[in-house]
Amino acid sequence: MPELPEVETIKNALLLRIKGCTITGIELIRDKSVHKPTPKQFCEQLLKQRIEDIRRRGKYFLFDLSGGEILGIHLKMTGVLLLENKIKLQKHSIAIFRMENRFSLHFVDQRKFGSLWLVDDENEIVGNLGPEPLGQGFTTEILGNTLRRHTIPIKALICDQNAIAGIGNMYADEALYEASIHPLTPSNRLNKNQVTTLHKSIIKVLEKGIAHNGASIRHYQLPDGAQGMAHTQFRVAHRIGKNCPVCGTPVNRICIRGRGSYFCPVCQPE
DNA sequence: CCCGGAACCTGAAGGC
DNA sequence: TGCCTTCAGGTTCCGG
Repeated sequence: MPELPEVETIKNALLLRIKGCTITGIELIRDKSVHKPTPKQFCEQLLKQRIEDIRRRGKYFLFDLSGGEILGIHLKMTGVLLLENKIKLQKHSIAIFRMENRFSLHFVDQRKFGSLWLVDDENEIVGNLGPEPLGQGFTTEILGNTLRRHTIPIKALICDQNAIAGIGNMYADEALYEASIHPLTPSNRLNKNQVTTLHKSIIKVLEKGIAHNGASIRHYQLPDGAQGMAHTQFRVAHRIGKNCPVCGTPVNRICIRGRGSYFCPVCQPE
């Protein structure tokens, strides 16, 4: 379940190893994972292109290619990007991109939800995403304006990629805990102080996640196979029954829009 | 507008 | 041991 901090961490690791490299070979193992264009065109058009830059937008990777096109990758829940010296096909390999240097970029995805695109205009992939929470465009005012327009639970709203890009289940729970806001609170019922606090909390938990190289709750790993450490810093996410670090109350879990939501019933009152 | 559920998938975990 | 069910949760789509 890679979210913004995990994608950012992976992106930075990839930049160090394969920025400026030319793609010398592509093995597409699972055609269905390519959303655009056709699998054949995808492989043909990718070949011999140089990776000029790798960017992150929300939870998407955007590879800027020398031909002007953009390779998009989304890991969904179980996708992994590995940099390997030796190509070894795995049970859930999706694609392998061979680089001119000693590395190959190996896309593995146990549940096969992950996606690939090759497009001329990145808006075909990320055009509807909301602002980057760690960018200039994410202000308290913008957040407040978004919240005011909706009555849905705040937890659901901050997980909505079209409202804010990059936040998923884990960091949403952490941000709401940090801001002492109950996850079921209707978005338009947050007062001004709460909006200000939530804005700060979102930035804080995401930056903390990046500082600890992302959270390896389940499948997440860095391109060299290493684990992230951000989950060791979690205060409520995936900590059901454990004590709230502030008041000691056992962490509760409820289902909101089909997702497990962890919170402290005392520190985050309804 | 808001919600629930299905679909896309697999493996881990729990019940019996 | 083993079969069955449930759950995990990013995104999109569809129906009420």
